[in-house]
Amino acid sequence: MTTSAGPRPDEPEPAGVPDGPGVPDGPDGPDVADLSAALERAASWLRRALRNPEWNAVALSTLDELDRGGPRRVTELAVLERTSQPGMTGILARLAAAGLVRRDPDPSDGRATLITVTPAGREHIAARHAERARFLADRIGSLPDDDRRALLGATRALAALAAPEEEEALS
Amino acid sequence: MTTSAGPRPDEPEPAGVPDGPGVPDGPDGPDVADLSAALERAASWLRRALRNPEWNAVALSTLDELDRGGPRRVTELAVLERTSQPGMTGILARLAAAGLVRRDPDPSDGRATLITVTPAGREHIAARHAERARFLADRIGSLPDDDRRALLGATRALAALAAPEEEEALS
DNA sequence: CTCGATTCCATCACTGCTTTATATAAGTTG
DNA sequence: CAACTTATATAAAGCAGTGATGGAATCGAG
Repeated sequence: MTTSAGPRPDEPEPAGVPDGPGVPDGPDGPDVADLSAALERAASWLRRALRNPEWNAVALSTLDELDRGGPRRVTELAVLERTSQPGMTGILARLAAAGLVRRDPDPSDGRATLITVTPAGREHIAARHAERARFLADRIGSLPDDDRRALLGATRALAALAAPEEEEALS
Repeated sequence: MTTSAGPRPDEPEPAGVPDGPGVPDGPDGPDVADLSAALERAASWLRRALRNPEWNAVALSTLDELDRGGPRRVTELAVLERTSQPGMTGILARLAAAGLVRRDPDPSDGRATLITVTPAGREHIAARHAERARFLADRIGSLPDDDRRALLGATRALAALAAPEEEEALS
């Protein structure tokens, strides 16, 4: 697909935006608002770059969560993923139909269902992570060394953003 | 909302995962695979924590792009957001109906429509960014100083992930 | 200048997913 | 034991995305 980008009306350069990725440095370096915008852009980039026609973000995140946290109930997963219970029921039905998760009765509560990731599910996750890592490695390869180092240095902190909130959602 | 988390079957602790956010350090610190996983989790967290019932991710990202890059055509935006043209037509119709964007004929091509963000759209964006920044500030406030510093230090690099790819999508 | 090819995007038909509402079974509590 | 709560499947409705299609505008070769 080619697109003919027509001439656009002149837009004045937004004040205070230097050349570069568009993150202005405040008096003491980037502040939280800058970080927030940057995270948002990075997340948006991830969403676009690695769109998966088969499984949407919630399904994949659910699979990841099961892989990481072990078997969970339908309602737990709905809470974790901030989606409705019937919606989660649907997602899990699809994942189960694809052989990526297993549905077992919960031995401690006759009403409940335990969802467990299958070996095929684990393989799917691993393959996806590997693909993503390759893609990111390639992308990072074209960044300056400083940026690469800063990203790698923030790895733990990025993961930490999500960690306690995942616990809160269960209480 | 309370959820009764039933007892789960014992899951063996995955080998090599220390206490903490779950990011193992390799021989030379986190590698790209770790970073990839951490980015994925952070993005997933952002999606869940700040879900917006009114505007989905593509709509908001489109609005941001218009704010940042100036007026664009429907097809350009569809390419940028990796979505179909009729889908983007729908998104823009909704955004226009809400007064957040304006649709004008492109003076240089009678077939084309130029989409411009409105003042109300800019306000909406600003409010959303402010909310996100507040939320992130609160979240970061409970992280160790090291993590906070690492995140702020990676601000520029996070934004840089998205930057050239946005340019490529237009060629 | 003409006309075929291409571009731009609205519209349509269809599909799939999410939500709220509801029903049924299992579990809890006084 | 009855009333209430919990767990989740199911149904109905709504919404948004996709591929296909078609009309209008533009481009470029002859």
